Amino acid sequence: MEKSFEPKAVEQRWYQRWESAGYFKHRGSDAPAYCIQLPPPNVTGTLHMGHAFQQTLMDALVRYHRMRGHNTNWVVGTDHAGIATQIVVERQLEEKGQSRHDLGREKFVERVWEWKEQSGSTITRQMRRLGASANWEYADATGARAGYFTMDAHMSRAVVEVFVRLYEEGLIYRGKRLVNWDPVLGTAVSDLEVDSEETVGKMWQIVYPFAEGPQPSTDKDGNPVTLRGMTIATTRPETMLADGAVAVHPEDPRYRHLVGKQVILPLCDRTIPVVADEMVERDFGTGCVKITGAHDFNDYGAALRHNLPLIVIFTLDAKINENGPKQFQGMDRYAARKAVVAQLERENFLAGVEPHKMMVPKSGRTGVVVEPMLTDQWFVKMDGFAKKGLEVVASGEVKFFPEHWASTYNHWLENIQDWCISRQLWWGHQIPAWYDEEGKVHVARTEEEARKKAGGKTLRRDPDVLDTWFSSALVPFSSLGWPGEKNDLKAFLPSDVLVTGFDIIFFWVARMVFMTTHFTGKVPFRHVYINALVRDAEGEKMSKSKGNTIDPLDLIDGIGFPALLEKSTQGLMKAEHRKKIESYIKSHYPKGIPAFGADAVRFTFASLATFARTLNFDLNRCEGYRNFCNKLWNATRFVLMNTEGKDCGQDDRAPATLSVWDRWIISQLQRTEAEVEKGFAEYRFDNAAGAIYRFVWDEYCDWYLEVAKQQLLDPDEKAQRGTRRTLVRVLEATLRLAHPVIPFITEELWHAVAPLAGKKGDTIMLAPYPKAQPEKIDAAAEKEVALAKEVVNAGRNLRSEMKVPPKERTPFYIAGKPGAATESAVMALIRPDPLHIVEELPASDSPVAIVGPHRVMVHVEVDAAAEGERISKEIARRQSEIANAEGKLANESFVARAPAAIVEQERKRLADLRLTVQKLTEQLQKLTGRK
RNA sequence: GGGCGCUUAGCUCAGCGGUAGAGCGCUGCCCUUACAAGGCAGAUGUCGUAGGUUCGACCCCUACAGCGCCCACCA
Repeated sequence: MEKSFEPKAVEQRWYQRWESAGYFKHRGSDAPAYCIQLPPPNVTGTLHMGHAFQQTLMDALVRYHRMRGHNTNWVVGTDHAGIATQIVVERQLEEKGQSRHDLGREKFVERVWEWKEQSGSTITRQMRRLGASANWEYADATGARAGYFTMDAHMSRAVVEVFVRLYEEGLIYRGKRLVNWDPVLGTAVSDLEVDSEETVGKMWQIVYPFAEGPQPSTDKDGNPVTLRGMTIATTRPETMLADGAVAVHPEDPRYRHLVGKQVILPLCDRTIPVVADEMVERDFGTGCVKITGAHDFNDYGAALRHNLPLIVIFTLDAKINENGPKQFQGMDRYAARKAVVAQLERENFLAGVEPHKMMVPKSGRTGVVVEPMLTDQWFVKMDGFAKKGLEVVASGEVKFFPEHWASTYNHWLENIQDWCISRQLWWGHQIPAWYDEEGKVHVARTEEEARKKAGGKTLRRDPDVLDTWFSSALVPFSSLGWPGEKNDLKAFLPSDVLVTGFDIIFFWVARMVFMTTHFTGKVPFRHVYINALVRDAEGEKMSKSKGNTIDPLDLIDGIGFPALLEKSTQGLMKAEHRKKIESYIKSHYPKGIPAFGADAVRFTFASLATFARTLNFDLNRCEGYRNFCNKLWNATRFVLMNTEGKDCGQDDRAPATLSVWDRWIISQLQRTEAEVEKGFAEYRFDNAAGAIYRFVWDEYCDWYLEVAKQQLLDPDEKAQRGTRRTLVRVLEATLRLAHPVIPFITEELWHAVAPLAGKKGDTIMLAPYPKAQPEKIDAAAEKEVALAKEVVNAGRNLRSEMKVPPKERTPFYIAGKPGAATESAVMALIRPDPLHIVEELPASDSPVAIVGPHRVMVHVEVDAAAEGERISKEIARRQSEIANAEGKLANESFVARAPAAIVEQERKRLADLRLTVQKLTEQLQKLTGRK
């Protein structure tokens, strides 16, 4: 065995074997099912820290349940990611000076498929490096061993089926509505794909003169004034060209008598009415607002309420169209704004302008300002679906972990608008709708079916594709074979838990819930675990432009400084980021990143998976957990050295006796197993990992192995056999216990350890998971070991305080009839030379510690005065605690009202403290008495 | 404007109505025959502020402050 753990070789050895042996597949047995749906990553994407984190948790859960005998099915797949993928390919074309229009739709889509074939395996390959025990061949229609692809034939069939059924049920409709429009991409985007960004813009005040001349009114304070016109406030003056009215609050004393009058729309040769609407805030701006129904969401509603015309003045790429005055036609929206303001000023319509902080809606994909655009789109009606989505969470059929995310989910569904599902793109599921010559729509599963419906008329297919999230929403059932009635739908729906980020609660989680319940009558999953957002060690959001992203593969394999720098700065959009990135890399990774191995990375993720909403990934933690793997490796090495080729007590007929320490470590193992089970059940991966860590390092290695060394010197063959048996059995169980989190190292070690513990199997993956056996919890052994540890600690402390060199021959004395557990621990861990077990400590100035019933003395030459001072300090420290306890017990209401057990505990504590002080005092008297 | 979360050791974070915890870092001593990727010992906190409830509050309640996130039609 190598002297230290070398992850690379171990990882390479095992993953391939697991996959080719078919261990990842579900078993189609009667065993209870356990299913997890992977949030399908973009097919052409690469693995980032967020993926690695989620997948570690999913894999740990799947491995855990597989070992517990469940019929596990980790359903994986990749997403076609409509807009994202189309943009990537368009950029590739751009580099060659081409656009998608040069190619035409058919050729362009072919190009995207090529790109998908070329880069589509990257992310699944990366997942494998992490150890993901995913069911790669499940729902795989193309033999790519990457699970499903949302655009493959089967998944597409489900999409068409759902669309047609929803249309027939009246839940999908087509209509001209105001939607968020990305003028660069030339497509509608959903509300969710729009991010508001705070910007300081300007607010202009513009006078719209009354058609019949100046009108009397009052100012804010009620003083009479004469108004030349209505002065409106706007941040988008160019849209005035499409105004349909001016609105005021119906009860505004300044304006209410003017409602119904006509005002002249400057720059345009027409008049518009003054209307009253409650949406107007009297105190904001001038209390008077223009209504531009076709270019603003608020105004759209107002225009409908007041029956105003919807005038469109923008082309789809946001230029002034033929509805605008000649001089502005063809101008881009920003150019038009300047021109409009300039002309207003020239013609004396501008009443003022001031800076104004506002939220500007920007397209999540291109970053350009979104333009509300009146276009024909397809929508899913949300009211019924939203209600259903709320119900299943309210009833507890679907539970969120951490629980508070349910309120985010609820809040969104309570305020939801109909979902715009059409996109004016080429890459995606084309909408199954055809139009005849009269423009009548026929929704059907195939063109043939549509033709029948149309009575043989010539048909033209709707060119639009569906929002990517439409197909994603169907994954919980489409991946299991729907609309077919495979058994898998019965077995694996609902899945057990969805592990995902909070950022897609709306995009995905909620939509899966209503789609799945609608079509299958079942919820898609019982639990939703919302994982933390991965940030860098300082808590900063990871971003390419800061250079603080980490490639999970670099953590596994390691990367040198030059390669890291090169990779972090290549393909930069903006050159000015280069310097920042360089300095970040230099200060944070002066030597690059060492190879931690997949197990260490996974253990780190698990340990950091608290219920907090962010996770700061710290390389130091990762290093610590790599050390943990090495610790486990070396502990195994030690055990093997002492057990291989020896009798490990597997034959029950051979007599073996278990010492207190043997029984103690077995007892601790049960407690650890219970803790790990609880951790997994509560999705507290940090607690599960922490329990394993502490058991292996703090108990098994730091105490048990050390004592075992002593026990192995026992001349009694039965005792030796018992120790060896305990060493291998506990270790073997520990490896199984840790396997879900650190699969590679545990598999490697298990094959060496298992035979010694009488276990057989081709893989630890399918070995049964350890289950706590409460009958093996040994309270007496735990109590005895606790005392033994205290004695050892006291002895070590004395020796350290007295600065006794570790190798110096140092006699120790213990008085008070120590048990065998204490004696062997002291021998193993303090190595006294010699150890005297006595009735009474010898008369000496040597330092003494009091541990429960024991007095421990390290026999060294020491100044009596110094020792006296040391003991006095010990006494003083305890006396303040005594005062504290006495105070409490003297408080009548404490004794009367606190639970009896607490009071009793306090009394016992006080008694123990007093006894210790008494013994220390005696010791002090001995010292001073002889002076 | 609404909602949510966070504030505990130098750093990153657990925690619980009953004597303040972990990892990393730090200090000192050890290359002891599994492991220096290690061992042993040690230092470090008015648990954001102010009130309240309670025999007792880091924990529960109220207010405030700071930080962060999400949602939102003040043009």
